[in-house]
Amino acid sequence: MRWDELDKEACSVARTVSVIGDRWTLLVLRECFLRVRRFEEFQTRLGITRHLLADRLRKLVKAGVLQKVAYQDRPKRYEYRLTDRGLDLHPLMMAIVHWGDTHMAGRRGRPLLHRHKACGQDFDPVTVCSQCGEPVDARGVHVHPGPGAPRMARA
Amino acid sequence: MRWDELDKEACSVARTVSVIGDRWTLLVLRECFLRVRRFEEFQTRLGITRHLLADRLRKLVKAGVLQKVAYQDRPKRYEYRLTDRGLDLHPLMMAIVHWGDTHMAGRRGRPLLHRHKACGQDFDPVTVCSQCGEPVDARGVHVHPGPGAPRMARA
DNA sequence: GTCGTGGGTTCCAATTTGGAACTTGCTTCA
DNA sequence: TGAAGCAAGTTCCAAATTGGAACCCACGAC
Repeated sequence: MRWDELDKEACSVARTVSVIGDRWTLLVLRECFLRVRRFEEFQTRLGITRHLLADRLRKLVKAGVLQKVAYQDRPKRYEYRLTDRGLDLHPLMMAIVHWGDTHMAGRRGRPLLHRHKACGQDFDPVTVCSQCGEPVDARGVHVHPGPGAPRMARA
Repeated sequence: MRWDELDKEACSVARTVSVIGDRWTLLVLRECFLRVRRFEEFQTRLGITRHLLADRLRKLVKAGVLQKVAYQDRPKRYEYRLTDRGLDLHPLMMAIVHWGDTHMAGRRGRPLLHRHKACGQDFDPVTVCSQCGEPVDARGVHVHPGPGAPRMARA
């Protein structure tokens, strides 16, 4: 299986991974959520090679996660902003950060804190069930085939 | 920056990405959550080369996400199971699946459904604030440096 | 003793990365 | 008028990683 076949799999994990399943892409997205928008700034902050950065930004734009917005003419200059589709990756980012905070934090504690503007407090993300509102964990979930399952449903 | 420097960054995203920020690793984990445990079964289901599979499983074991458990002697055979640390990746997996379901589903709909055993209904994961219990989205969160921030706090 | 099975390892070619220099359009400063 | 700077890329090449396929080993079954 190659990158370009991945998004054709009948699996939402595979399809999401085809967009974000890459080290640099995830780090670029981290910066996007920290309000970084310009090529040079991504490059300096991440230490990624310009070549790869251009490639990853291009792919994210093609995937509809970022959009190029001109912020000046003569010479034309663009910046990259999260689209609504990109903003929807927020729970995924929070889940990544939270796992890192929980399992990989150094002895000095977590590098960043997240404050919920609505209640004013620093918080952790909690995943709950959309139906009953109770927290969900791995053992409390049963997976079964949906309408888009391949004929030989996996699992 | 190279793979082996990534886990030293003072950033929970970078540190998590150093463990799971790889296409095959995420697909291996998908299978783990679908109760796949054995080398051959991973290999057949994923179409990954045996070489890479061995490498990714080794790395996941080293990261404490999976553990090797002997399921027979003579000849010794092992299977790979999620540890508690691995099970904690469940919200992350759910977030990946949910984004794919929302933004990448084919016209036939989502491939898999998730049933919450506690309430018996198919559900979507919702990310809420651990303090007030209300849903959280990108625009409602303010990020600020925590105790583990580098001296020049990023953002 | 030959076949099958599970869990790997080895080898090599093809692809992807990393690093550094070069390009393009336009502005500013001397 | 010319030199220098800036943002956003692109080009080139060496080094690392992947994909594909074959090979290995311990055992058990036929």
